[in-house]
Amino acid sequence: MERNTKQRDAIRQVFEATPRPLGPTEVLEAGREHMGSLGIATVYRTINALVDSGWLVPVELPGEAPRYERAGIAHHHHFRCRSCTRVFEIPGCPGDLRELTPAGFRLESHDVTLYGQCARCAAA
Amino acid sequence: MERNTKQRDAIRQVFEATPRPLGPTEVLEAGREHMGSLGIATVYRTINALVDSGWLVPVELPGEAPRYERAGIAHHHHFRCRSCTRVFEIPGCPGDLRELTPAGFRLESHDVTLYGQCARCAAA
DNA sequence: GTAGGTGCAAATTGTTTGCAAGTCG
DNA sequence: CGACTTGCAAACAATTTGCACCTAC
Repeated sequence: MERNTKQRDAIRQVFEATPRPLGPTEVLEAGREHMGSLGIATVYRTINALVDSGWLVPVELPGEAPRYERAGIAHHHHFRCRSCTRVFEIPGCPGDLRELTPAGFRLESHDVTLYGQCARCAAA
Repeated sequence: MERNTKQRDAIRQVFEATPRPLGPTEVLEAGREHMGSLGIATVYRTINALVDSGWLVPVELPGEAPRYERAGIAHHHHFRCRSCTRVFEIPGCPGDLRELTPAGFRLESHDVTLYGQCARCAAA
């Protein structure tokens, strides 16, 4: 990530303009609106570099392809609506998960994903 | 799943003998100890058939290929070792995750995944 | 000018499918 | 026997990498 190219500008713009996590293909399509020619390999390489540099963080949900969003959000988890498939961020965290850890195991981090109906789908 | 072949017996034996979720490659390697020749395509076909029949359930961890375990075990979660990449079952559950659920949302189920070092890798 | 970056295509990895040969019932 | 299964290899899909050309600095 030493040079500032128009491809990278376009990719960063896409993430700055979109309020939800994006997958590589979505970035490719949105990026091509900013600049005509953009290769999928460049998107993958740039995303990986932006993750390494800490500008992006991966958002991985069970059974789904990874998506990426801008870094800087506080520790949080996700709620996935089974009806509309949208994913929401939830601020809380169960916290004391050490008690679940088997003896001799060392706990480093955790993921929590809730499933159900979002407010809009539950009301409908 | 109409016939009872030795390949299928071997694959079922692997799941019955192993107390943690297994991926297709792990099943292939363990199955070859029960019977010499076993093809990866057969493993995939048999796993998919066993899932359809309800004998196996998929265990999907964020950002990873699916693993499978026998259906019918009690509610539990998973611990993934960052060193050896094996996944273990952990009996506990944080319990009242309703407090994390945003207002108006209806919580139906949840996944919890812990990450760290398993006992063997932590000791090494 | 030159090292880093891009884009294409080939290579990798993981999973599914077509088909001839093998096997269960 | 005859249909279901297997195993190989080819087909796919997603992602990474090799390499010649290009471009920011």
